[in-house]
Amino acid sequence: MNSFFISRFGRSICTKIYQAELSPDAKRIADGLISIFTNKPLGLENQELSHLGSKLTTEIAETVLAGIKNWRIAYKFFTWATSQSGYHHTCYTYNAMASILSRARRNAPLKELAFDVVNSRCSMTPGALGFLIRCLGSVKLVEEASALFDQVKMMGLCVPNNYTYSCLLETISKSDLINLAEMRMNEMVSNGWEADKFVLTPMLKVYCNAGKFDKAWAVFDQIHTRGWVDAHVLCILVLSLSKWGEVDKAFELIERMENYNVSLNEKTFYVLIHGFVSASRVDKALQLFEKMCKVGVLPDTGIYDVLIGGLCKTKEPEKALYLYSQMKSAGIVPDIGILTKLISCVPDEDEIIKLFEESGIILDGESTILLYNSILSALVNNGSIEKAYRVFRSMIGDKLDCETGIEKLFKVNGIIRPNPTSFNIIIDGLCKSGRLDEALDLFKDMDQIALRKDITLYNNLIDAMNNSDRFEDSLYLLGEMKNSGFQPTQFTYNSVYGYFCRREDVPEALNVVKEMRLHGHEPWIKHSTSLVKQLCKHGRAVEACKFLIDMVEEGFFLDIIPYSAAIDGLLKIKEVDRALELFQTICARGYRPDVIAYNILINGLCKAKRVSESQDVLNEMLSNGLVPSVVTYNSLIDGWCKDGDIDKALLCFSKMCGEEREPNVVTYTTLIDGLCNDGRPDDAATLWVEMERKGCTPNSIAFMAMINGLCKNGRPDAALVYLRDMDKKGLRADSFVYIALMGAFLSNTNPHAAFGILKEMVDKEMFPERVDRNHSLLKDAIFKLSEDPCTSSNVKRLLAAGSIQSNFPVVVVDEAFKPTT
DNA sequence: GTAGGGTTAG
Repeated sequence: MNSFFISRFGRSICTKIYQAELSPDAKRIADGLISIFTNKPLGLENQELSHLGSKLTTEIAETVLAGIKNWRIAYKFFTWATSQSGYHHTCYTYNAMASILSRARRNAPLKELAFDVVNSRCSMTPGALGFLIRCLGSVKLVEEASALFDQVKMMGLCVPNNYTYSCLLETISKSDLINLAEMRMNEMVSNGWEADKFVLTPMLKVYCNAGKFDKAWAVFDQIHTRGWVDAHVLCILVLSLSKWGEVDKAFELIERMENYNVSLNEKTFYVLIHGFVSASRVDKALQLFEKMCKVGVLPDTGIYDVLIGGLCKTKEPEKALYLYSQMKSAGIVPDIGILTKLISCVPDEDEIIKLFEESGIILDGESTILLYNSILSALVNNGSIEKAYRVFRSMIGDKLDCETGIEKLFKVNGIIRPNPTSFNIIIDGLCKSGRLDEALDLFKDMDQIALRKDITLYNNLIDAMNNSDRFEDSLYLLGEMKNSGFQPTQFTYNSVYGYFCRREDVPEALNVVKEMRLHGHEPWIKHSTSLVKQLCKHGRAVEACKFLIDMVEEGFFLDIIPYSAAIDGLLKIKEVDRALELFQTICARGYRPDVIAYNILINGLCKAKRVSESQDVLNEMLSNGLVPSVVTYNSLIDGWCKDGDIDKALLCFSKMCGEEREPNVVTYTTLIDGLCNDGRPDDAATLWVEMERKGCTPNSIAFMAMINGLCKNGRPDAALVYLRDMDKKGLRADSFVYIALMGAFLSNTNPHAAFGILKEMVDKEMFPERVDRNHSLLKDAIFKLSEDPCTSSNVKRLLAAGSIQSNFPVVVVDEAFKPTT
C-alpha cells in the first residue's frame, strides 16, 4: 500500500469517511441506485432512475459511492448525480469520488474533479480540503494540489488550518520541490499556525528527496528536541541516506534508532537491504539482515537472493554458502536464480555438483540452459577454460570422452542447445586465455546454427584482437559487425583507439579520434594518457605535447592527468622551461593543477638543480589551498640533498614531521643517502634506527642506499652487517651493491673480504650486463683481486672452475685479466 | 556491462 494512505491518524483514507445513519427510505434509494448502476448495461433514461434522481441527497450519494467498487461505474454515477436538478455535490461527495479516483490512479478525471470543486464554489472544511489535497498527492499531482489550495483559499471557500497545511506539505514531500515546501511552511507560520510533527516530517522528507542532508538534519534536530522522533521519521531519513549511497550513515542511524526503542518495519528492512547491496555494501546489508531476523521478521526468497547475489559479486563464496544453508534450513526452496548465482562464484567443481544435486530443483528447458551457462562461467572464472570448452562442445554435439563430475551432470540432464549467452561465455573465456583462433572459429560456428551475435560479443572479440596486436582480424570483425547492422559503439572505437595509443602510432590514433568525433563518441582519456606516457618514456615528450594540442583541436577536452604526464616527460628530457611553459599555458586555460601536477613540477625543478625555484612552486601550491603530500616533501628533500645543502633538507624533514605528514621509506632513504654523501654515516645510521622505531620497514632500496653509503665512507664491515640483514629478510641486492662492497674492502686493504664478496656474486650468479656500467667496475675489481698476491690464486681457481664457467660470462673471465683502457 | 590514466629514494 502506498505510504500516503497511512494517514496521520494511522488509518487508511480508503475507509469510508462518511457513514451517516440513513433513514430506511434513503437506504432503499441508495440500494436501488447501486443495483441500477452496477447492473450492466446501463440505461440511464430508465424511468426508475429519474424517479430516484429526484430523491437524491448528498448523504445518499456518499453511500452509493461507498458501495460501488469499480471506479468507472462510480464516476458514471457521480457525473449522473451532478446533472440531477436541485442536487449539488458537497465537499464530502467530491472527496468520496476523489478517493476512489486516486485509489484507481485516474489522474485525468481527478484533475477535472479538482477543477469542478473550485468552479462549483463548493465550500470546504479545512479537513475536507486537506483530504482532497492528499488524494491529489497520492497520484503525485503536486503542482495541481498546490494550485487548488491557493484557489480555494483565495475564493474564500475554505480557511485552511495547520492540518490543511500539513496535508499540503505531505503532498509536496512526494517531490523534491524544496522552495515550494519552504514557501508553504513560512506561509503557514505567518498565518499563526505552529509547525507540528506533521508539518516537520514532510519538510524532512522533501529535503531528503532533494539530497539536502544538512537541512534535513536541522529539521530532524527540531523533531528530536520536541520528542517527536518515531519510526516513520527515522525511516524517512534512513531510506533516504541509503538511496543517496550514504550506507554508513544510514546504518549508524539504525543503531541509534535502537536506542530510541524504535524498530524498522518489514518493508523498510527489505528496501534497505536491497539498497545496501546495490551500493556494494553487502557487509552492512548482512548486519541489517541479522537485525531483521532478530526482531522476528522472516526473510523471503527475494532477500536471500539479493544477499547471496551480493556475496557472489564480492567473491565471498563461504558466506554465500552459509546463507544458502540457512535459507534451506528455514524451509525455503532455492530457485534457479539463487542456484546459478551461487554456482558462478563457488570455486570448487565438486561443490557445484553437490549444490545442484541437493537443491531439489526440477529442471525444465529454460532453467537447464541457465544452469549450464552458470556452470560454464564458473569453470571459465576458475581458469578451467579447457573443461568449459569441452563441456560446451558436448552441447553442440561432440561426444564426451569423460563421464565424471561436471561432464556427467551435463550428460544426465540432457542435451540442450547453447544459447548466445553460452557462446559469449566460452568465447570470452577463450579470448582471456589467449586462444583467439578457437574463439574466432566458435564465433563463425554461430552463423551455422543460426544464433544471433550481439554487439557485446563483437566488441569483446574486437577488443581481444586489438589487445593481441591482431589488427587485421579486428578490422575483419569490424567489417562483419557493420554488415550485420551493428554500428560500432564508443567501446569499439576506444578499443581501436587504445590499440594505436599502445603502439605509439600518433597519426592513426588521431584518425580514430577524428572518426569518433564524427560519430559523437568520446575518446577515453586513459588511452590518451597512456599514449602520452608511452611517448614520454621513449623521450618523445615533444611529440606528446603536439598530440595533446591536436586532441584539443579536434574538440576534446582533456583533464589534468595527460598534461601532467606530458609535463613530466618534458622534465625528464631536461626541457624544463618548456615544461614550465606548458604548465602555465594550461593554468591560463582554466585548469586547476592538483598536488600530483605540482609534485611533478617540483621534482623536475629539483632534478634540474633549480631547488629555490621549486620552493616558489611550493608556495604557489600552498596559496592555491593545496596540501603538500609526502611526495612533495620527498622531492624537496632530495633536491636539497643533491644540491649539497643537507641542512635545508633536514629542516624540510622536521617541517614535514611537524605538519603530520608521516615520512615514508623514500624520505628516510633520501636522507640516508644525503647524509652519507655528506660524510655523516653515523647520522645516517641513527636515522635508520629512528625509521625502524617508527614502524617504517626498510625495503631493498633503503638497504642498498645504506650499504652503498657506508662503503663510500670506507666502512664495508658495517655495510656487510646490513647486507646480511637483507639476506635474512629475503631482500635481494643488486650487483652494484656487491661491487661497492668489493671496492670498499679493496680500498681498506682487505682483499680476503673482497674475494668473499666476489665468491658470493658467483654463487648467486649475479653479473651485470655488458652495457651496464657495473660491468666494467666488476672487471676492474676482479683484475685487482687477481693482481693481489693474497687472492690471486683463489680468484684464478674460482674463475677456472667448470661449474662457474657456465654461469660466468666468458667475456668477463677473459677480460678480467686485462685492465680497462 | 564493457576499463581506469599522471609524482618521490640506491
